[in-house]
Amino acid sequence: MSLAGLFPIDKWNFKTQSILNNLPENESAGLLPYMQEQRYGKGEIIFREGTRASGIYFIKKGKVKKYQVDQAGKEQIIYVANTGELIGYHAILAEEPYPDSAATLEESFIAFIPKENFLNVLENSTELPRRLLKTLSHEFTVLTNSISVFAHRSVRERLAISLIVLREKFKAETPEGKDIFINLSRSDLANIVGTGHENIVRFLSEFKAAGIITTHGRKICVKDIRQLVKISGYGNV
Amino acid sequence: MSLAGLFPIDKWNFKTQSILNNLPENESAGLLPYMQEQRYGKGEIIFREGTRASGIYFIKKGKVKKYQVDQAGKEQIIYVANTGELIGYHAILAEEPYPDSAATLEESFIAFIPKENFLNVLENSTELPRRLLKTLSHEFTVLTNSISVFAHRSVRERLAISLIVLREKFKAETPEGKDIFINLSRSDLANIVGTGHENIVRFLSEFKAAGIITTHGRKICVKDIRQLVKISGYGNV
DNA sequence: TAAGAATTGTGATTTTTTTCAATTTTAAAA
DNA sequence: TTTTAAAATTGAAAAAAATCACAATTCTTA
Repeated sequence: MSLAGLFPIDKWNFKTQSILNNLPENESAGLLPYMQEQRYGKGEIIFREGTRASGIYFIKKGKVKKYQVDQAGKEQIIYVANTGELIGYHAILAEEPYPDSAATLEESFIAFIPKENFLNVLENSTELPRRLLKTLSHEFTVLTNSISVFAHRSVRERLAISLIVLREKFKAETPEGKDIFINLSRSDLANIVGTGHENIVRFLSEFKAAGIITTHGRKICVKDIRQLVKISGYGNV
Repeated sequence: MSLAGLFPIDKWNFKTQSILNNLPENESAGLLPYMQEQRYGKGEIIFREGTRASGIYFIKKGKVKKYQVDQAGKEQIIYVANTGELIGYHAILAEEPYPDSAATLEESFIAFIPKENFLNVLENSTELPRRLLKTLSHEFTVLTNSISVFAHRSVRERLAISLIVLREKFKAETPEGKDIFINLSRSDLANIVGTGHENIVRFLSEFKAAGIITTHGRKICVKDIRQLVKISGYGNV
């Protein structure tokens, strides 16, 4: 079933189109030869908040958490980037250190593009800045939306929202017709929702008891998405 | 005294440089003649979330809250824009409806630039897209930072942070050496911090009793900013 | 000026969330 | 497979925050 009209999934995803795909040939020619693909094991750090940015990263396959760690050592996941998304460009465009850290949530294949090549193409491109402006502006919508949710919604609601959003992300790699499994540690889930892992477990138990989800080990399968939408607070508007 | 080294004030402000100031003459020539300045009374709405964007707004003088209202009717202020800042460009660049609403917090003078003129200059400019990319990327830092804070910090900490940030915003219009007064309704303050006005009042009383602030009617004067920084959680790292 | 409305402030109660302490289960390594 | 470590789960207590009810003050405006 589609979420269209039920849940504003677009307000939770950065990606509208792929930034690098189908660039005019003369522009992609400045990038493709310099892309160095690399395999990252699960949980590997790609870059660290506060460090100098040396390039951007294109996720060819995999999932990456973008997160900040506060002074108390608590991790907050800002966004989960999926296959096809570009990361690391904020630091370079803002001429600032990385505003957040990035680490893989599963085995991933990621291509690195050195800063110089990226900036060089950006200088001489008309399409790339346009796409970046569009993407960055849409990201504003997403982050703004997140702030409202963190400021006002309960943990239970936020978990429901997160499950809906994550389901979409894990949907991409699931064969048509098969069950979609959200495969994340409880801690990662807690750091997305912004609470402790104990609370996550509690509400997952509740959802399980209500028949909304099933769990298979750590993997979560959403069985009644309408119910989740309802809990999320978006359903009954 | 300076906040440098004590508190990351840059992580709370969008503005790094003015986007429109000192543009090359041939570029500003496409904007300035079309700018229509208008006076807004306190509390007037400039644009509404979800509506079609017809242009951008330049705050010549005044303060504007950017906010979202959730399905329960609760308002969350995402950002307070000050004199010299540009608003409304996200919607146009993302080709989406306004992601948030904007309303004045005090009497303001704001110039409107029609979408067509803005896009026209953007097409033919090299400097404007560069500045917008930089500003938007920096905004990512700011919003990302806000998310972490909303997700993990207590109301008391968030109020302390907000007072430090707001003090900087009200500083701009305060003559050198004079006391800086934060002049906001308790509700607006509550909607910045993300709580009810009762909680704001309670913590303000506490801060007052501790000699950290004084109040003069609704106006708040910060007397001991070091103490505020300490409460904010940034001081003792 | 007085009436009414809006804002500010206080107290008490309820709900939510966090934290602490264990136990069970699962995953990883020898 | 056994051992060990890590992750998931449950329960109870403490702390934080939201909510409700209402009083006091300030602001509007008739």
